Amino acid sequence: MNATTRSPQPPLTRSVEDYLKSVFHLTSQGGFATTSDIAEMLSVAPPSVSGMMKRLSETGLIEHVPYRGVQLTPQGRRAALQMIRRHRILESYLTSKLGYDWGDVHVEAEQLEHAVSEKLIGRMADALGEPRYDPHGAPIPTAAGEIEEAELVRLAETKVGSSVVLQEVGDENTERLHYLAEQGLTPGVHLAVIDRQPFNGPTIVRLGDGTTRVVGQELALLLLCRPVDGE
Amino acid sequence: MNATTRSPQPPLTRSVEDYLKSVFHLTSQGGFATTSDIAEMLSVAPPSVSGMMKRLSETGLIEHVPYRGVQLTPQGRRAALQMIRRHRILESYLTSKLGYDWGDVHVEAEQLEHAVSEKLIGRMADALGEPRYDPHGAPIPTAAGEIEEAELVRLAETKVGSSVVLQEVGDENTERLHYLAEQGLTPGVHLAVIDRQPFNGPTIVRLGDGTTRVVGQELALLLLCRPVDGE
DNA sequence: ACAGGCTGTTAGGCTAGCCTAAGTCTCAAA
DNA sequence: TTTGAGACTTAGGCTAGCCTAACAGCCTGT
Ligand SMILES: [Mn+2]
Ligand SMILES: [Mn+2]
Ligand SMILES: [Mn+2]
Ligand SMILES: [Mn+2]
Repeated sequence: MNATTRSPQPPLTRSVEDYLKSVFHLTSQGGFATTSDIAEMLSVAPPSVSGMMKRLSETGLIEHVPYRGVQLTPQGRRAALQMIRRHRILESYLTSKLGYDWGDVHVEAEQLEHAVSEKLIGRMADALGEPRYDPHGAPIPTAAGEIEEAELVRLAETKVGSSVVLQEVGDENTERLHYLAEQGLTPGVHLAVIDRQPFNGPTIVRLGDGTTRVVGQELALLLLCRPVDGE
Repeated sequence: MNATTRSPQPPLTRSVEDYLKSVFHLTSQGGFATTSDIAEMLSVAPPSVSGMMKRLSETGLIEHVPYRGVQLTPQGRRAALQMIRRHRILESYLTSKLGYDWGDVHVEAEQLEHAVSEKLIGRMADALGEPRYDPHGAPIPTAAGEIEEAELVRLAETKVGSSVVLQEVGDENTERLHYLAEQGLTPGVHLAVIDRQPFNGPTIVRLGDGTTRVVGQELALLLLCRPVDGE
């Protein structure tokens, strides 16, 4: 019986929950999450992160290699995925059932995710028909803690001439989401990549209705797409 | 420009919000809320209350008369009513829209009330048609901070032979609420008070369907009724 | 009028989480 | 191989919110 298996864990605090989510997101492509990346993502000073990492590794939620970074333990990953499920179910529910704009749900969910019970998340998921994606196209982990891992490519890195489906967009920036919605660049839309300007220039795409959009590189890096076969 | 009008208040913490609600409930019949009553209601030690009362009176949310008790200032009352509105709208929403049992909503709302935005409460209230009472019959303050103050009488103190309508029941105890629901003792039900046993004995009532219920004094003190005219 | 019991407050201490300032480590460039 | 910039940690300090132990005020019964 060591520390990681010692019986009933006290409930995680709001802060701890947010740290775990950050580490999950920062390590989703593999590797370590660094102190400064976590600090920036959570808007805290780096020493605050060092301190929290120390505590979290003592409770067995992360693995900390000093001066290298951190990774989630299986236990930490479970907790992170539960939070992400909560967040995305909440976003979906607010959008579908309470008329929220997809640009506004993130901020609200960021608070609510720490206050809702598993039961409530279950009821919401049920009312929605167990959605698989949130309003921004991000996959929703199952109650069992499984999450779909798709191989997506940024629009900025697609081959000119190829066809893709816009799958997922970042949900943190309200104005960006409003702009994307205006442009018709929402998850599920079919895009033909017709050109890309050199020197980190914009990508030009054609939508299903024949209209085109000029998507700057900064934005095009944040639009995750699924390539369409046979093109 | 004094302390109470000094510009943008920092948002209230979870603890502060719960203390304000307690003071509101404990002073709803007038008078002061005492340190020990607050301590018991919030399950904290009396010195914790003393400390918090000091801080809250410094920020102008309560008036503290040492060794006497506390009362809400207008500002504290506004904040308390806002929390009570949130709590009761949440209870109503969970019950009406997500299939929650009326015995379970209180615990969930107690957490959520600190995490929901005014906007979300507004959407929920809207989806419900601006309800005036929560599932336990308690009046819901308006967004403007008005609350209905009805003159209710405990069932235990009604006149034998009189007729009443059950208006409101306490929402804190899950088992009690389950029992009341089983007995058909829910807000809105019409009761004829047909007898009361002496020595703090039970009250016997007849429901609309002709069946009778024997309600022990402890319970009968918690059932708030509105007398029906002309009886 | 006052003693004792109860209630309330003060004193002092703890943890979680944050901060800034001051080291320490790493790694790449010279 | 050395060295310095930048990243990271350690040291020390702060607030909120809780606790227990000790002290103070209040009031009721005598
Ligand atoms: Mn959050
Ligand atoms: Mn999202
Ligand atoms: Mn609460
Ligand atoms: Mn209620």
